[in-house]
Amino acid sequence: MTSESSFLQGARLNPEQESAVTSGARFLRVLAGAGSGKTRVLVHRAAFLIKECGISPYEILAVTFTNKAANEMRNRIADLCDAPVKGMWVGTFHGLAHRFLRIHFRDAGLDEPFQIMDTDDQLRMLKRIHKEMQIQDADFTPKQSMGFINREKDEGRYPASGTGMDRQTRLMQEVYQRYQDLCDQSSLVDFAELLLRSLKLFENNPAIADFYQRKFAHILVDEFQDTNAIQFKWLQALLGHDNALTIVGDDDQSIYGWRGAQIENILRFSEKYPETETVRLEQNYRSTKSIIGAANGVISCNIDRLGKALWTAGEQGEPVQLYAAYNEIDESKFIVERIAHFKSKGIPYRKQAILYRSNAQSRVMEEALLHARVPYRIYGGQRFFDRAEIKSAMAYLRLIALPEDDAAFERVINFPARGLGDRSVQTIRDAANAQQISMWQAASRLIEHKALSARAHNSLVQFIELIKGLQTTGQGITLSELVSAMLSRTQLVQAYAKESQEQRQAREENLKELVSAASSFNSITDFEQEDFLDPSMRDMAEDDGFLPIRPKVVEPSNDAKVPAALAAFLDHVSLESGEMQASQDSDAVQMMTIHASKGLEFPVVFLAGLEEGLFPSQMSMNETGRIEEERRLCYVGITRAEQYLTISYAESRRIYGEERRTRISRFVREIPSEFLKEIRLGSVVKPVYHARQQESSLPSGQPASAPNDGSVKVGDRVMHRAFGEGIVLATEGRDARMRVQVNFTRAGSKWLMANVAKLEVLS
DNA sequence: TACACATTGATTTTT
DNA sequence: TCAATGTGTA
Repeated sequence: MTSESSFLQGARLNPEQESAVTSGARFLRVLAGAGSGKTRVLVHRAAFLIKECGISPYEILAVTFTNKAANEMRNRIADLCDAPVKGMWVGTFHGLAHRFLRIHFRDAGLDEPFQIMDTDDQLRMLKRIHKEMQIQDADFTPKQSMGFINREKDEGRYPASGTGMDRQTRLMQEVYQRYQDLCDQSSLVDFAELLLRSLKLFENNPAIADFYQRKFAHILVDEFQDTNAIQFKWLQALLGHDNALTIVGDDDQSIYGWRGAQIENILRFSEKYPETETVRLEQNYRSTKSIIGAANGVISCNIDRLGKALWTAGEQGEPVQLYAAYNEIDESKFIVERIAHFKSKGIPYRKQAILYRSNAQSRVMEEALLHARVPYRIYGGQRFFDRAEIKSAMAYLRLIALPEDDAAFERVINFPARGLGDRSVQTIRDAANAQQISMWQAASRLIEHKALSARAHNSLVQFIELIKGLQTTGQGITLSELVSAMLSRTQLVQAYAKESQEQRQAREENLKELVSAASSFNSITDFEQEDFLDPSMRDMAEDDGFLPIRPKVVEPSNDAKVPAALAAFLDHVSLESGEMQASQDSDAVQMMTIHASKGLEFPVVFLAGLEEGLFPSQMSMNETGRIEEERRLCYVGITRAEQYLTISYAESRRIYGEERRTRISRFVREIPSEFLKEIRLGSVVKPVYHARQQESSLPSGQPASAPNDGSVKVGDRVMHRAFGEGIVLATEGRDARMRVQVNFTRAGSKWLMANVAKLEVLS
């Protein structure tokens, strides 16, 4: 712990960072404000333990939420101390839980190979169960069942039968039970189950728990404010008598409460572990004083927080700009104009981000960007592995690896259509249910007994042969060859023949992308390989005997043979389905929800739609405590900005097809006025804006015709803030939908929305 | 199986 | 409003 050590001198940490990095406390809580160097501290602490305290890289367990964060941490630790990258215990909660389950599958009560089930499979299965149990949607929907089950699992509970529940809860428990039985039967494990099952593994096998408690001298957890009940329990299960736990997080950035995250985990950490040492990182290295001032102003309105005062040694910077748009279209146009302005000042598009509360807001923005020919990229839309064609392809691969996978079976038995409609599928399903076997087995038996119509029989035989054939071919070829073979034999591409050219092309490209993903997939991530890099794991296998892994040598090469590589690939895909997007480094404006922006930073940020009911969202205004989470979300949004922050709201917004008057978000009012500056475009006065603002204090109801609409008529000489002077050629529609055609002296003839263009009549 | 029509539901989504 | 589902009919 000497500050003279060369390691620390090279690191250039501030005093708080350094005390966090070198702390000897067994329980360390680092409260790291936005942009305060949180990851840096975590990585340096790991490196410090390895280089200065003689801890082996294999004795550290580092846990994150996203694969991105895990990879970054892994690489940075390895960089800092020449530790091996592979085999280190750095990963996501789910990824690490999965690793435990693969190693100890037998003690966890699982068959090898088990398969990870995604949300889609989960919902499909529940729909089936609902039908089977004849549950009406009026009672509760499959989606609600899914929510219930996942919530229960996140709290660490398996299905319970019993007294003291109302009728509906009891029924949901029955659904849960049936669901769990089906999963167990077909060796399927959902996301929540990964954690729950590995927790049970530790609880039921003290020797295994004890081994890991001794093995992991230090447990490091990132983004601790986002942990839920089971994740905390899981960490506690790994905590023995003397291993240490470091948690890093920011209670002010807890924005996943609705997903079960318990902010109490970080707030009450020191009550749970009284020896806890708490270090606050309050110096921000990202933003200007104005932005930090605005952020502090907002977050200080929250009661339930540990309290931090973020500060920066940086420049004052521009005040936060506020724009009151007439409606959402005006808002989007304004933002696009500002983007062009920053671009002309030398800030490339890719360094500018538009953040919003809900995805629905992106559409209007997109239109405006498209119109102005500004390139953009939307994050967090549909993920690569969530696309229909990829899902189908994956289902085929899953069937090849594990024909018992009913979810996969159902997904592709009649896709591409091969004449096995609902009736045939139902027959197979019934047979499977009746005999408690998988649909694959049921199908084989139905064929044996010739229990189907001749046509269905033939189709089914063909389908089974198709899968079997691929299984056989798969033995001798590489993974990517298998994927190619699967695609050509299943005719997946052709199945989309009647879609539009564009659609078809996109799907085909995605499928090609899948092939290349398969070829670049390196099976060295194979767990058997990885775990045997770790000497203590090797010892465990030899000495203790309860470890059922075989030190099988897997060639670390790209063309490892199927099926080992296929199994690893399937796991990889279900756990790391994240960033696999095409066009990356083109210069495009970044668009995403505020949630998706957490952890990122941009020189220029636009926060759009700061309106009551939208942000904070209506839904969060009823329940207590939810508003505070919205405020934290706002804090996250503000603190994404490095140099320029522009906030906007629309006074009128179309929501679900209805034009609604809105009020400015309370969060804007929470920004100290010294850091805020309201702006208007150009010199054109906006009479409409003022009239409307007066109106908005009245009970909303009659959307009286827009003052401007009636005043423009054919032949009028008008002025437009961007196009200049022109003559009205024609009008179309009325009131809010009125469109005007104007022949501008400079810009030529254009159609404009009357209420957006805000034309000033000159003559 | 395929298409037309009705119904529903609509924050956020690390794995 | 509008997209994604579900239902009904040829």
